[in-house]
Amino acid sequence: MKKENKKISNGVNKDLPKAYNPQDYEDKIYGEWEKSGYFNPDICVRKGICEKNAKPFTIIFPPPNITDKLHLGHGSNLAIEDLLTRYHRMKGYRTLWLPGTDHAAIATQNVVERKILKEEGKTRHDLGRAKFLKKVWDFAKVTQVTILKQSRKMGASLDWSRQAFTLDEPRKKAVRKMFVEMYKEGIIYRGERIVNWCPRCHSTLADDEVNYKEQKAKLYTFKYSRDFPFAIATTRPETKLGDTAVAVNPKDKRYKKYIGKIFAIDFVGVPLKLKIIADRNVDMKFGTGAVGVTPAHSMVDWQMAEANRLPIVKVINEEGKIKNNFGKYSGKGVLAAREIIAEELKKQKLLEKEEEMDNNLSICYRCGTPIEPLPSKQWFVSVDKKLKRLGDKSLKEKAIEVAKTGKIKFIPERFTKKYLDWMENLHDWCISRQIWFGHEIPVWYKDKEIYVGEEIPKGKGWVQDEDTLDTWFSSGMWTFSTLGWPDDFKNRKKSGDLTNYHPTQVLETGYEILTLWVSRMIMMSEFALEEIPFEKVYLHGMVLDKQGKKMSKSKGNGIDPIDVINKYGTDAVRLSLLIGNTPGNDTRVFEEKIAGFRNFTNKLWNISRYIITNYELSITNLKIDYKNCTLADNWILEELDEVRFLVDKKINSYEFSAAGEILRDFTWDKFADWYLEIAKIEGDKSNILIYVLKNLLILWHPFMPFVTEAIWQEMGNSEFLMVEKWSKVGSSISVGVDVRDGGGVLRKDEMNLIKDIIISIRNARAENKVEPGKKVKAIIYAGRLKNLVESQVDLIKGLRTGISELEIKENGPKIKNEIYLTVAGVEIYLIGAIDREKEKERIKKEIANLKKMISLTEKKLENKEFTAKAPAEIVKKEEEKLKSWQEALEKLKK
RNA sequence: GGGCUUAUAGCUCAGUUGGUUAGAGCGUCACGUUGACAUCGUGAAGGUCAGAGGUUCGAACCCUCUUAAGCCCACCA
Repeated sequence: MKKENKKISNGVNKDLPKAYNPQDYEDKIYGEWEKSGYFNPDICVRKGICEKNAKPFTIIFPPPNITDKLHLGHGSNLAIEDLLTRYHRMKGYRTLWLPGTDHAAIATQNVVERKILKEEGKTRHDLGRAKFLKKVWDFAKVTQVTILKQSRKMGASLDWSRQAFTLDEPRKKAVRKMFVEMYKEGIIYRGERIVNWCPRCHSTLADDEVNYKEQKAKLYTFKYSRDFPFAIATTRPETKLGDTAVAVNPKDKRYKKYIGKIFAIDFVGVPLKLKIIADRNVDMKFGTGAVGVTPAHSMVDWQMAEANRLPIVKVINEEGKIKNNFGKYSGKGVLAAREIIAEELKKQKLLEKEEEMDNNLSICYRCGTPIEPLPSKQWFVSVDKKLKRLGDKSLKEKAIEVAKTGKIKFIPERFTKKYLDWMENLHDWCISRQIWFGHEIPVWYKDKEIYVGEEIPKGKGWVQDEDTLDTWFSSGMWTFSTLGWPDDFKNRKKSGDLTNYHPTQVLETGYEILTLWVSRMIMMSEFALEEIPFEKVYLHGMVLDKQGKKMSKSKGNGIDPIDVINKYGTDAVRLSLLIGNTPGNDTRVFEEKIAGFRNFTNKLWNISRYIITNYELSITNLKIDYKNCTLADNWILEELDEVRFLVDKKINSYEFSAAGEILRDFTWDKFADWYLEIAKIEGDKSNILIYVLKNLLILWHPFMPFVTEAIWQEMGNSEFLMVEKWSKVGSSISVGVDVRDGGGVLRKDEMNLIKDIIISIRNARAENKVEPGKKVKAIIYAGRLKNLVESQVDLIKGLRTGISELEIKENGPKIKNEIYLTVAGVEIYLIGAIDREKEKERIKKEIANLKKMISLTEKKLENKEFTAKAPAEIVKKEEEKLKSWQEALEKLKK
C-alpha cells in the first residue's frame, strides 16, 4: 500500500487520523480485494488460501429484480450473506457466493410500460414487440449496473466472475432444456383452464399474483325469467349470460325436487339452457341458496362444470368486454353490461332485491385492475404426476418430503409449517404469461402440428408460441443454472461447478418469497438433479422504517443505502442491519441507529489507533509470557477465549445479532473501558494488546469488513485480513499463542471482584457528591481476600477511584462517620469524603434493598415444598445468596 | 373463515429447553474530560414483562381466554 507523508515504522502507520473516515478506505480496499481474486474460491485454492479438498460453502445470492436499484432490504440480504461468506472463507471453507440479477418479467415490463406511457404517451402495442423489448433491455442495463455498483459498495465479497442474469444466454439455454425435458417427462402440458386474467396487462396471473381489495358490492337477487321457478343471487349479473346450470345444496329441501331438471329460458333476451345440479359447497344461507353456474368465468364454476359435464359458454373477452352474439350487450364493458342487465331485470319485474354487501375484489398485483377469470390455453407444470426419477413421487410429494424429513431445514423453524401448508395445497403451476419480456417458450406450431424442442424446427411455416414463461420458472432453476447446468450435467452426472458447489449450503432470503420462490427451487432442483438445492433456508424479516411501516417509494419513507453509506460508512450500515434483530422477524432501521454504529466503528478505530501508535508492533513474533501475566492479563485473555467460542456458536446458529452484541460488549466495555485503562497503569503489554486486537479484527471482519481491513493494513500486515484464518476456539493459530496451553489460570472471578470494588467506590463517590478531583484515602478490610486485593492496589488507585492512599488489612475496627461499602465481604472505608446526609440516605437505601432480598429469599427457603422439590443446586444457590446478604446487612448495621 | 407473528425501560430490541435483584444500545439527568476516541468517560434515574385465569415449589418464558398491531393463505355466488 502506498503511504504518503505518513510516519511509517516497519510498515506500521503511526500517524492515523483521529477519526475513521470510511471514504478514505472503502472503495480502495474493495478494489484491492477484487483484484486479488480471493472472492473466487478457485483462485483461493490455486493460491493456497484454501485447501483443495476443503468443505464447500456456497450461497447463491437471491437475484434482485432489475426493476429498481437496491433498497435496504437487499442491503440486509447482502450484509447477512457476506457475513456468512466471509466467516466461512476465514474458516477455511471453499467458499462461493454467487451474484446475479432477475429479469422479473411482468414487474419489469410494467415499469417500462409505465415509463413509456409517461414519457412518450405510448403503449407497448404502439411500439410493437421488437421496439418495446429494446426499450426494456435499455432500461434493464441501467438498473443492472446500478445494482452491481451498490452491491460492491456494501462490501459484498461476491464472486463476480460467475455473475449471472436470469435472462442471459446460459440461462436461456438452461430454461429451454428444462422445458423440453419436463415436456418429455409429461409434466409440462397444455390445457384450457380458468386463469386469472388481467385485461390491462393482457396477461395471466398466478394465484399468488392476485391481490384482493375489500369493497362494497351490489348483490342482485332475481329470477332468470318468469318461467324459471326460483331466484338466484349474484354480484355479477353480466356473467349470467354464460350460465349453463344452477347449483343448489343437495340437502336443501326447497330445491330438491328440481335437481336434474333442465330449463330452457330467455334471460334478458338471451336464450339459456340451465340444468339444476347439486353441489355440497353451496351455502344454503347465502342469498336464495341457489347459485347460477358460469363455467367460463369462475374457478369454482369451472370445477362444477367439469364434475357435471356442463357446456361452457364464454361471455367476456380478453379486453374485459362482452363477446359477440350477445345482442345489445356485445362490446359493452362488464360494468356497463351489468347496469343494463339490472335495468332490464327491473323492467321485467324479475329483480327481487338489490342490497349492499362486503366483497373481496380480485385485482392485479401490479396494476390493481380487477381480474377477469377467463378460460384460456396455457402451459402448466403438473405437480401431481408421479415421476420415475423421483422414486414414483410427484414434484409436490418430493418437495414435501425433503422438508418433512429435515433434509432441508428452515430457520426459524416455524416456516417449515408455513412451507408445508402451502405445498400441500399446491395446484398445477401455470407457467405461460402473455407478456413480451421474458423467456420464450420453446414451442412452435404449424397448423395443427406442435413442436417442442431446444432449437428452432427445420422447415417453413413454424410459428413460435407468443407467450413467455413465468419469471419463477427461470429463477426456480437459479441454484443450478448458475453453476453450469445443463452443460455440466451429462448423462445425469454432475461435473465442474455443479460437483463442487451444489447443493448449496444456505438460501438466505426474505420470508415473503418463501412460497413463491423457495418452493419452486426445490421442485426444479429435484427434477433436474434429483437433489435438494440447499440444505438450509434462512429467512429474514422485512426492513421497516422507524414507525414500523414498510419502506416504499410512494411513501417516501425509504432509506437509500448509498446515501447512508456515504454519510456513515458501509460498516455502520451493515451493523445496523445485523444487530438488533432476530431471524424471521421484521426490523426497524433509521438514521439514529446507523449513527450509533458509526460511533462504534470509530471506537474500534481508536482502540486500534491507540495500540498502533503507542506500542511497538512485532507481528511475527507474538509470545505471551504467562508467568508474568497480571490478573488483568489473564482475565482479558480468558474473556477473549470465551467471546471467540460464543461468537462462533452464535454465527453457526444464525444468531448474528447475538454474536455482534457479544463482540460489542467485549470490545467496548471489557477491552477498551477496562483493559486499555489497566494497560496504561500496568505498563508494557504490547504483545497482549496486539494479540487481542488482531483477534478482535478477525472476529469483527465478517460484520464490518472495511474498517477491520483498513486497520489490519495500517498495522503493516501484508496479506488481506479477508483471507486470514479464523482462530479455532481455545487455540489461536493466527497469532501463535494459546491461553490454556500456556498455563493461564482461570481468574475471571477474581478480576470481577476487583472490578466490583472499583465500581462501588466510583459509585459511592458520585452519590456522596465527592468532587471528581478530590483525592481520598481508603481503608480496606479484605479478610481472606487480603492478598488478592493487595496485589491489585495499582488498579484500585488508578482506575478513576480518586484514591491516593490505600491501606489494606485483614480486618479492623469500625470507622465511624466515613463512607462505608461492602463488596462480597470486603469492607471499604473512604476517609474524609463523607456527606453525612447523602451517605445516610445511601446506606438506608442499601439496607432496605438487602432486607427486601433477604425476606424474599427467606420465605422461599422456609417453603418446604421448594426445598423438597427444587433441585439441590438451586436451593444451595439460594442459601448462599441469603448468607452473603445477611453478612452484608450485619456489617452495614454496625 | 384458517394460520402465523408481535406486545418487555421514553425509543429500538435481547432474554434458546421455567430458577436473574428482568438486560443492552439510544435517549434523559448529574458529573467529568488525565494525549486513543466528545463519533469520549464515570455514575444515576427509568419496567405490575398487554390483560385475566390456570399449571408449577417457582412463570417474561408452558396452557386457556381476552385485547391491540401486523402478516400470510383460502374464499365470499
